[in-house]
Amino acid sequence: MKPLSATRRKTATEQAVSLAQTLGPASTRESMVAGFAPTLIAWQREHGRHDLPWQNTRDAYRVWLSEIMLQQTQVSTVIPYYARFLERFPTVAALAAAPIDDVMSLWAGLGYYSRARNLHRCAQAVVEQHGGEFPISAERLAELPGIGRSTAAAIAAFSFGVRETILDGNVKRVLARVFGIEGFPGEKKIENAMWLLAESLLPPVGDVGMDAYTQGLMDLGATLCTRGRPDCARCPFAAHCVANATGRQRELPAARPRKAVPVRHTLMLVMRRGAQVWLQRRPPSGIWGGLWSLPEGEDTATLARIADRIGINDSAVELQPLTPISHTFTHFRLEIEPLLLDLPVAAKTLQLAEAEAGWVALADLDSVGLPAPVKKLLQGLTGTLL
DNA sequence: AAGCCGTGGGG
DNA sequence: TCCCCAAGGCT
Repeated sequence: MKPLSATRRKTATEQAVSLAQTLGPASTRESMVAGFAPTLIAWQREHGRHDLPWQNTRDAYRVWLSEIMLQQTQVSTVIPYYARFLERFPTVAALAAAPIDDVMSLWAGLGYYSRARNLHRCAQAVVEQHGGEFPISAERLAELPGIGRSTAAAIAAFSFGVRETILDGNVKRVLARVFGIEGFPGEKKIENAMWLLAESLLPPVGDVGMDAYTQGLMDLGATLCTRGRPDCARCPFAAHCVANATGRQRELPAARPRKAVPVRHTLMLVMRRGAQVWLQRRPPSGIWGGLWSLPEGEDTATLARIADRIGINDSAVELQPLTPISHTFTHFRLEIEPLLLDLPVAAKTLQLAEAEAGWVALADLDSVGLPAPVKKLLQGLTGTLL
């Protein structure tokens, strides 16, 4: 048995003290909690955003689609993708019936590709398990693939007026500043405290303003309480905000702890035959999961073996170095060295038999889902061809 | 719990 | 140029 001091649970008092320290000054909380929702709702109706493409509808399909796309992605980036998806898949049934490759190609460039696979799986679950209608409660919504607690609350609030709180990056930033919450919000303990606080701030049961309230949380963080230069002069909570009162807008919320970004290297084989290039599908999980990309290897000998397997037996062929590409991910940097292998148009190679690899016309690159840097690389290739 | 998972824009 | 991270979820 471990020493008691190392494993004993905190007493109720210690927990209360800990929570209070996490949540900041009690005086601010007490004076703020009751007035928070009505103030926010009034501000949103007067100064919030009302004309985003996914607003002014209670169609849960549209709300859901936008919320998934907006996960860790800014509004301006999402807008064109949202329009293309809605045009191609007007209903959840249309999306559910589509081939996954169509979904992936439309998602290409948006990032976090597991979202696209979960989007497709979720659409199929809604059709097959819920009769084509999204469930109304946040709890049921959160059981679907790709929908977590915050996204479920957003969908439920916007589509059905359900009283559940979101907790996204905007809300975390607002709460950290207004209530003076210390610590990195990505840390479980801090996040749990923020969920409790966010729940305590909800409008009263029966309030009809859940859509304006939820949108207000997002709008406040996105338009006023921004990361860089918060516009406190226009903020409805300025008079009660801990960060504003203490000039600590830059310090709250606490930044993510630093960690070194590892660097990985790879060679990419750009095998060109006339106006076609050889592509292969990546594994369903991991970086660029489910997208199409170029064959990779650690050295030229590996790439030569790959080319040989596809059908090139002339050892005299030259791999021509192209301009290296540096691509930064969330948790590492990838140094790409592209090597061009130009084949005669008449060269015999494997047929486009399998669905996992084959020749693709440079003119058709938009029809397959390509990683952003690969697409850029191949578009440059198209340029040199003209 | 902490690491994995993209891309683009702002400072 | 480099750092930070955005309407997070999954494992």
